[in-house]
Amino acid sequence: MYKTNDLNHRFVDMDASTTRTRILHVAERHYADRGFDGMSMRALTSEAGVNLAAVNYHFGSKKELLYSIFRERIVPMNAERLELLRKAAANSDGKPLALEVIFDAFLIPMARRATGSEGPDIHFLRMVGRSLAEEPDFWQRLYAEEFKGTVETFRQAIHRTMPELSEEELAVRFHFSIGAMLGLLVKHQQFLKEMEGRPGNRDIAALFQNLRDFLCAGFRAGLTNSGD
Amino acid sequence: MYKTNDLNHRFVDMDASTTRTRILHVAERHYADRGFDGMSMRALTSEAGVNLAAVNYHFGSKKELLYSIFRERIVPMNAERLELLRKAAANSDGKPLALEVIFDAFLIPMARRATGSEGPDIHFLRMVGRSLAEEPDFWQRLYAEEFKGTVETFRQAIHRTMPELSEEELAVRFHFSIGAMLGLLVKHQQFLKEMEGRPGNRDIAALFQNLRDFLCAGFRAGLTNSGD
DNA sequence: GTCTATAGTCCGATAGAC
DNA sequence: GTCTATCGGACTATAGAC
Repeated sequence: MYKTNDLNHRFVDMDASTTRTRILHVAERHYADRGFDGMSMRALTSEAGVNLAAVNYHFGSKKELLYSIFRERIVPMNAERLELLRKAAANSDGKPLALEVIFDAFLIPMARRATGSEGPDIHFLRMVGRSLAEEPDFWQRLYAEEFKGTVETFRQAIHRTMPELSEEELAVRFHFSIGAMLGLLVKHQQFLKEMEGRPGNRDIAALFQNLRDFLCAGFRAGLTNSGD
Repeated sequence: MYKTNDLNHRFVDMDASTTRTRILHVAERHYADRGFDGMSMRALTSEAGVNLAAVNYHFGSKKELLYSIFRERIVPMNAERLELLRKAAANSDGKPLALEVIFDAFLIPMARRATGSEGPDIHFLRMVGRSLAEEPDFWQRLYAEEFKGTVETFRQAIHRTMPELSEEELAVRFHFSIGAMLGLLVKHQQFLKEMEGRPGNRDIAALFQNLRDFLCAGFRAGLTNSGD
């Protein structure tokens, strides 16, 4: 068994002391800081305190290492999103959900992962943000595998809430929303630092609430008496 | 005279046949496609039909080449933005500008550069989008040099239009807007291709108008009777 | 100002001992 | 499963002829 990045290995060795997990955690930060071409397996393994050859032993290649990181982070986050949406729908008596509730279901699992300055999740959001600017081939395989279903479910939920919004308008506005989210993902640490100590200072949870309100208003642009 | 990337060389040799300009134009696309670490001076010079050593002769280094590209594109774009804002203010009898007018002044110079599938500007927008995810050191020097004044002028214009929005709220919403813009910058070609031939198909100018309306609505979130 | 040739460094991947 | 040692190739940058 040479390559071990198969499905059976998801979440089976999250003990932070294993070689495999040490690599995953350091790689996350290195990718967020430098991107795929900018990160070096030598620097990574050196900092993680593991041997250079361990990456190829455990993951097969640099690229497969990155795929593994994304899968192991994205799958539970999207599961959480769908579960929040499902619960909200279960409590709505079959009525369309308020736009705010839909966006909260999408944003809260993301915000939760950006809260607190410790923990391995802290670099994941910058990673996702960075990945959208990288080589389309690299990202699009991951997108097709892990994101498409979730995005489509949310798209349908919004459509039920705002049926007067054409399919194309909805797609465009969803696109803008993704951009605004990613801007926050990539820059949230830097942004919070800039606001630190200033009178209107706010934490990451407040920022995500601001984002939710901003996006909901954007979705309702040009429409009257709609969206709740 | 070894390094030639000084101010005197801005816009003096835009003749597409010179070695210096051929390098600039190809580098733009390569950076947009692969990022700083992913692009190679060998591949670039080979495709541009110039010698490998020409990059260091004309620009000094790979990094200085990138700085030159940004400066030579960003400076006229931001000048155009400020000019549009200035003209609008001159026609407003001293009254605050409508939010839509302010955003148009910011977005139209960008949209104009994304219109048409030919021309050297076509890759610039993807470049700007990509740069925000790159090494902060690299980007922040450029941001401080070339963007800060423009952003501050627009921030003040928005403040005059929406004085009830706190400084911090304005900063946060401006931040979200930048993210949404960049999302469109990075993905606009791919996005237009996806919508091609579908009933609600639209061109890049329409997309930027959609973006303007989306952002204006987002800025007005939670406020009543405001923003014009 | 353009070229060839190459210095010097770093890279991802792997063979093979243990 | 972890290690050393190294292969083969890519990179940026530059020296020096023309």
